[in-house]
Amino acid sequence: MTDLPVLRGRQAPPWDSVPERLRQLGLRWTSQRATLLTVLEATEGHVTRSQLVERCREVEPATTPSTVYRTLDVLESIGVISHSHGLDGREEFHVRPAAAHGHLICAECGWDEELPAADAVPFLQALARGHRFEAQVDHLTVMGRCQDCSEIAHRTVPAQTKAVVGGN
Amino acid sequence: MTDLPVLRGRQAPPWDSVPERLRQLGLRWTSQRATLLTVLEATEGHVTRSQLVERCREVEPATTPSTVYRTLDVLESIGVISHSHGLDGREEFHVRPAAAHGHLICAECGWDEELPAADAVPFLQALARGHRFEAQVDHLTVMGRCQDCSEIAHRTVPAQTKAVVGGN
DNA sequence: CACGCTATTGCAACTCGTTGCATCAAGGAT
DNA sequence: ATCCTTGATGCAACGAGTTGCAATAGCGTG
Repeated sequence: MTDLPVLRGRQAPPWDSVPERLRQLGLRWTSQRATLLTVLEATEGHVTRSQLVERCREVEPATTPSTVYRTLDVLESIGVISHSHGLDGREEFHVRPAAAHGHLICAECGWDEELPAADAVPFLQALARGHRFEAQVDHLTVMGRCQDCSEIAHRTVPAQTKAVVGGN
Repeated sequence: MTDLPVLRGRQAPPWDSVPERLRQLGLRWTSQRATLLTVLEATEGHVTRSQLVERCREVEPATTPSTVYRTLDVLESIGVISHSHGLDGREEFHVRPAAAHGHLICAECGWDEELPAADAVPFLQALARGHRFEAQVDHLTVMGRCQDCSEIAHRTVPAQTKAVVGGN
């Protein structure tokens, strides 16, 4: 499982090399970026952009949203972080390196379960062969219904009616 | 391929039965909803909420965004339309019945290819067995890189650098 | 160490989508 | 045909995220 195209682009990104890597690319290391890096280092799991803005403000109240957003893009492009999409489609960032994984999200209760890369690789490889499409495990989000919500749905009224009553 | 859990909830939704179906559920049929239905009937492929608001305004200039948004939720809950997520995570609706399908989206050029349900079913069934997670083909969006972008990337500079230069 | 190029920042304006609430009206009951 | 319940509407305020632009400040160069 070492050099699958499915895992393309992954690399070990030591935190402390970020300033140098930016400079090597002609980019710059600023105090605002240092703040964000500090916040990211302390982050577990997944966070949205706005959550990161909040946390940056705790460290540096003068933090501006647009700066954070733009820096996130830069950090993602150099592989320090990556994002997937949550239930509402909103971007959720996680810090690398973490084990490559996708997400199973319950469309009803929002439960987010990590999907080990191994469980998705056969499918993604099939896509590579059949559709010549190089998919990224990290970016894979599958919407559906978790076990609990399934049981509830099967036990009570048909899903259609339930969805209407509860969904609006 | 008739009664897979993966295809759960699908049904043939005749356009003209929508008013009755709403009423049966204790919901109401209004002129605003009729406008939206008209627009949807004329829609091919995928549309975002805001695009639908625009088109409704062409028919009925007094159309209000929030009404359209809320009606879309209702129509989705009764199975008339369904949505997946585009490149930016934004919801994209499509009209049912259409062949159940997922989406392959190129994260670089935005190309959106339909993924036939058959290609995803083995994977989704594996999720049902291994994770007790009932996934929906219609809601499956796989991010990755299309053939063209792959070739370009392999032919030129490493993706990392390219992403930085072009990405901001 | 001062200079200059240009990446980055901060601001303001904007788009998209969501939500709370007072008001309106669909449609079943009488 | 009228009444009444309550679902639907429209508005206004809000939150998240994006973008253009003038001002600022990294950092490589001389």
